[in-house]
Formats: sequence, C-alpha cells, structure tokens
Amino acid sequence: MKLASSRDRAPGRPVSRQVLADHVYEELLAWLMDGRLEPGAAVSIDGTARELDVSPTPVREALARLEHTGMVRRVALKGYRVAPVFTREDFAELMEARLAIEPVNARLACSRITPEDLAALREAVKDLETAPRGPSFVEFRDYLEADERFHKLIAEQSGNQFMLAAYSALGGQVQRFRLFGGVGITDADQAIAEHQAVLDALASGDPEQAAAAMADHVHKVRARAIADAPAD
Amino acid sequence: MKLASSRDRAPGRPVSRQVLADHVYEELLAWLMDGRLEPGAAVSIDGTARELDVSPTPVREALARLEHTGMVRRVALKGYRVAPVFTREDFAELMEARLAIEPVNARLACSRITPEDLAALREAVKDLETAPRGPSFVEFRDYLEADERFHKLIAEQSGNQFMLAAYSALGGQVQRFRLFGGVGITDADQAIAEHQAVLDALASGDPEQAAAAMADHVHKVRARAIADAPAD
DNA sequence: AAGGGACCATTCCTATAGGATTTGTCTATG
DNA sequence: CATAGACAAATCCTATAGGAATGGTCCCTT
Repeated sequence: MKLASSRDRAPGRPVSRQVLADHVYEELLAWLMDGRLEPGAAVSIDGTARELDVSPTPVREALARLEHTGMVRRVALKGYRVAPVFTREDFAELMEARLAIEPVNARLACSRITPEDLAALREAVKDLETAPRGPSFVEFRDYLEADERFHKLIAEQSGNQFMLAAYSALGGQVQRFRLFGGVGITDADQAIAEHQAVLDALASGDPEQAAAAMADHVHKVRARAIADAPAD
Repeated sequence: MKLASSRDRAPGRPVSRQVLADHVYEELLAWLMDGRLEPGAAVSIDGTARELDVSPTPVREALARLEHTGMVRRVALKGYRVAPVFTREDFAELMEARLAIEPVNARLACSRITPEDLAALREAVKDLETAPRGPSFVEFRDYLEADERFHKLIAEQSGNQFMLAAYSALGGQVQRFRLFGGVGITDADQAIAEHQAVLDALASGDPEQAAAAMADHVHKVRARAIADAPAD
C-alpha cells in the first residue's frame, strides 16, 4: 500500500495540511476498528512501515498516539501489540464506566441540541436499521459504524470537551468490544428501539428523560451481552 | 540537561527497561505539571531535544503521547504548543466532568479498599496539611502534588481500568487548572477538611456516603473557584 | 532425551542528514 | 508611512543507517 507523501503532491493544489503520521494513524485505527488487526496480534513498526510504504518514524508517532487510547499496548524494547481480548470482567468494567459517562452526555446534550444534530442522529438510527447484519464482520461493519457514530455524536453535542475526552477514552474500547465480545449482532431490533427511545427523549427536550433512556440502553446492552456471552 | 541513555549504562546492572522516549515523556510532563511550561508556550521539538541532549526522534514520540492527554496541542507543520489557559467556561465543563466521574470512583473504591490504600490516602491528606502554601508555585507545588495523588489513588482503587482512563483523561487538566486557574491556595483548610471527609467515608465502608462526600468536595471546589476567580 | 549455550534473523531504538515549510527581517516601492 | 516581496534562520517532517535487545534455531553436552 502506498500513502500519498507530501512530496509527490501537485504544486498548485492547496496544501494537504496533513502529515504522514496522521495518515498512518487513521489507517491503523481503521485496521483496529474493522477487525483486520485481531486482539493480541503484534503490530510491528518496521513491518507496518513497509506495508504502508513509509519510513518507521511516522509509524512510531502514530503508534505512540494509539497507545494512549488503550487500543494497542507497548512493551519497551518488545514493540506494540493489539490489546488482548475482553474478559467478562473487562466487559463489566466497561459497562460501569459507560453508565457513569454516557447518561451524563445525553443529559447535557439534551438542552443544547440543534435540529441539524437531531437529523444526524436520525440518520444514524436509520443506518442502523438498513445496515446488513450478516455473520461475517464485513457484513455488519456498517452497523457497528452507525452505532459508534450515534454515541459519539451525543458525546460531542454534550458541549463539554472533557466529557467528550472521557467518552473517547472509552469509545475505541466500546467499538473493539462490539467486534470481539462474542455478542455479534443478535440484538439489532431491540438495540434500534432503544436508540430510538434515546433519540425521542433528546427531541422531547427533557434532560432527565434523555439520561434515563441512555442509562436504560446501556443497562440492556449489558444484560443481553451477559446472557449471550459464551462461558469462559 | 543530560538524560541517561541506554548506551552508557553499567553492563552488569539489571536492565532499565525504560527507553529514552519514556524519560522525555516524564520530563515534559513534570515541566507541564509544575508550571515551568506556561499555557500557550511553544514546545519546540528540536529545542527540547537539545535541552535534554537527545535526538528529536524520542521527543516526537513523547509529544505524540502527550497530545492525547490534552496538555499540549499540535498543529501540522507548525509544532506543539502548551494548551491555552482555562476560561471560566472550560472550568465549568471540567467540574461537570469531575462530578460525573469522581463520585463513581469513590463509590467503587469504597467496597474494595485495603488498609494499605487507606494508609496511602491518609498520607496524602497529611501531606496536604504539612505542605507549604506560599505564593510562588515552587512553594505550593507539593500541595498540588498531594492533591492530585489523593484523587488519582481513588481512581486507581476503583478497580475499573476504564474509570481510571476516564479520570486520567481529566487528571492532567485538573492539575493544570489548579496552577493557572487563578484560584491559588486560598482554600487549603476547607479543602483538607473535605478530603478528610472523603477519607472517613471510604474508611466507613459506605459506598453511597463516599460518593456523596466526593461530590460535595467537587461542588465546593467549584463554588470557591467561582467566588475567587478574577473577572474575565 | 532433556537442558544449556552459541549463533543468527528480526525488531526495536536512537542519531543523523536533508528536504519542505513556516516565520521573522530587511529592503524596495507606491 | 504602509505594504509587498525577497532572503535567511529556525523548525518541522521524513528517510536512512547502525547499535542494542529480543526470539528462535541449531548444536553440543550431560
């Protein structure tokens, strides 16, 4: 694979304003998000550099940023690895954290949400409905993307940069769990109904109702996952 | 300044297991925490490398990690800058986020806290009492360090890696605000009493009481800051 | 056959070099 | 005097080279 370098850019065009490390970061993030990089797999610096046809320097920078998201972990002198699979306890912790953060986001977003924001949320829910739910990940990739988009939009619309930062610290892990938590997409209809309920509460303008709807959604996600999860 | 390189290490001694980028990260973090780097100041990659007597490569890696904490911000092709000073709105947002996260940490920590943890918390409160509170930052630096230590200990003892991650996403900012929020250390006695109340609640073993004590503390910090803050 | 040590390939880590971009200054011109 | 353009210095960004550590393999010894 060949990434566009800042050198071989048409001279007249507006400057890209994005350096190679940014491209590498986004590329690696995509690999992590859509499951191309499985938990526990080694992410070689030199290897990734060869794969992306860049030097190791920007790869190091991208991985250093990714480490802080918890998606990859570094061991000094040994390199980076994709974070290991979720245990049942990890999942419980993640849901607890989501319960602490996401209802607050919904409550904050409720009082400052704009019609454009509501439209974007409606589109996310609609994408959830229309997305395929096949067994292989390429088939429900769009479903996961819409789910993540819905929750992230609410975090952004909280208007609180720190709540967004807190959610982002979880967001990647949430997405990773959706992929490898063993749940699959067996609960799409119920999940869509819950998303719709959150959306309706936000549209109604009642902050506490929005928070309650979000808390209810996370609670039910947890309950379904516990019911579905394979014994370990 | 000269950092110890992995090359000039005594051959017989146990391996350091820490690379230069880690040293640089910790050094820069210390500079940010104790105010040596003021908000808005440029953090030159090459300059920092010369200052620390290392090559720019590990400095780039350290700054890439720091960027994700919100302490520094990067503009492509222009470099890194220390995040700008807090506005009154930033402060309100930060307190809102702390209210969402820290009481939950206290509640979770309460039911799994060990005698050793309690001892460490008592020591932090004791350090708060004995630390000098002079006007210049070198004089109340230890006070701030003990404050941060207290809150971080509770986040760690929540036993929830994601709540800790969420707090850490805030932690640096909390520390930065303490330095540049204009509050100074005018409320040490009251703050110490509140910390003691949190500690007592944790020791009592009542989770809801611990959460309430922490929420009360954050509320009062906010109230005092708003009362003291200079008009902007 | 099992365990230990030497060797080699791979990978990480740091330094260095040079191209590309930005920024500050200085001069010339309207 | 203000403004535009050119030059120079500083800085960022990427690639490359080589030292250092790790992991695996092979061979030897017990």
